Amino acid sequence: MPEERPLRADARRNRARVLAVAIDTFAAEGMSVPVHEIARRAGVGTGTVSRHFPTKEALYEAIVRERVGQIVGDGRALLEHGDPAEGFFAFFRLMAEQGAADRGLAEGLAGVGFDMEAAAARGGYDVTGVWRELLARAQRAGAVRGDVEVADVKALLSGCVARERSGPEPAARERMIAIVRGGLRPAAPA
Amino acid sequence: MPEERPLRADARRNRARVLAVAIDTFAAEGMSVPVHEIARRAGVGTGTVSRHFPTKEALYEAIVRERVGQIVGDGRALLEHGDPAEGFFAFFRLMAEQGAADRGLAEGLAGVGFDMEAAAARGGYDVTGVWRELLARAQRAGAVRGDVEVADVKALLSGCVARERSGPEPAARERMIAIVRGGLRPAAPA
DNA sequence: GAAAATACGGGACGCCCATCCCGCTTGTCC
DNA sequence: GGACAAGCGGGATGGGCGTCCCGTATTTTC
Repeated sequence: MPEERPLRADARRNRARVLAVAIDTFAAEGMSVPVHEIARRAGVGTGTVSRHFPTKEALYEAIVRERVGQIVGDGRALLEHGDPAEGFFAFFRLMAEQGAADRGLAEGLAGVGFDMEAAAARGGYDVTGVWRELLARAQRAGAVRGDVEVADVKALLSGCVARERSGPEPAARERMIAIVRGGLRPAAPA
Repeated sequence: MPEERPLRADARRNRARVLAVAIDTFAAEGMSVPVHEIARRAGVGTGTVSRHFPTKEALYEAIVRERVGQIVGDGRALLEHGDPAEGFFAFFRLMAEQGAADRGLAEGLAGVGFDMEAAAARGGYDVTGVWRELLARAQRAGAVRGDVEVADVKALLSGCVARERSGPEPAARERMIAIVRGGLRPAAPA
């Protein structure tokens, strides 16, 4: 393992600025913003961006680490929630909120552009794993239909996020979550 | 209105061939397939494609007319279905099936790439209108929550379609539809 | 069957974008 | 404060794609 020398002070500053600008920009306008534009807004040359992040995907991955790491942490914490159903749906709501506020994340959730899941995995964050545990726990508690799979939950989530593509609508979000919640409830025995 | 002379026989053949190839290709591989590739597979030059369809969007629009026109027709027919709820959910299932079988359509439903809705409208097909009537009818019959909007239904549909992004899974599709159906049911009075 | 109209093929063009490179500047260390 | 490494800017490069053009081929018309 090659030991890394510390970055020069200006390099560290620039790297941080680029990352911050990229987070804001991708959140506001999605992943299709050109790298040149990120550089321009950060007030650096394109070379500076690509030295710190050799490819656009590397930049995306750095963001995912920063952004999804937090979310996954929150999800793990919700595994300790007293009520398994509340924990599960709190995570669902959390993701829906984040997706509504962050267009880049919404695209990742919808599977457009880069593969968020894979980038998160490379960063050591297992989003699917959190979902699996949260879901299994809610199912064990009888709060969610037993035949539901993680992929189903993700698809429903992407539907909720899609609802707010053209702008945040908290009321619609709550309605969507309520619909999903109702649909996921185990069928009442006849 | 400039009166149109009939196309030359070979031109008519080529146009039809391009359209057929485009339908198949976009269905199998999505809208990001280059126009050159469509031309190659149809065995014509790129010029031939762009003469019949001046832009890629025009090609897309011609497909939408062919494809969505049929769907909208089916939807209108379902407005006559004896059971409003059955009509509504039959249309939902129909769209989900089509989306699972046609990647281009799935992208249109998800709002990726071209604007299907707008292309359909230019062609005289009002997809949203059909949804609105089907939904209103189901709501009047008390089969669907009264607070649900057409945009909600479309988002839920895009979620169902997203579930099968990586390949058709009829069982998952039925489960997704069941979840949506359950979630859309009016809350039972306490 | 010849002239005129129409359509064809596919290369050329222009645009956009990610990535790479190199002459110059700035920070670091002695 | 001077020398050297590290970093910077932004133009150059390369590839992909949609669209346009024009010399050639085919069909239509008389």
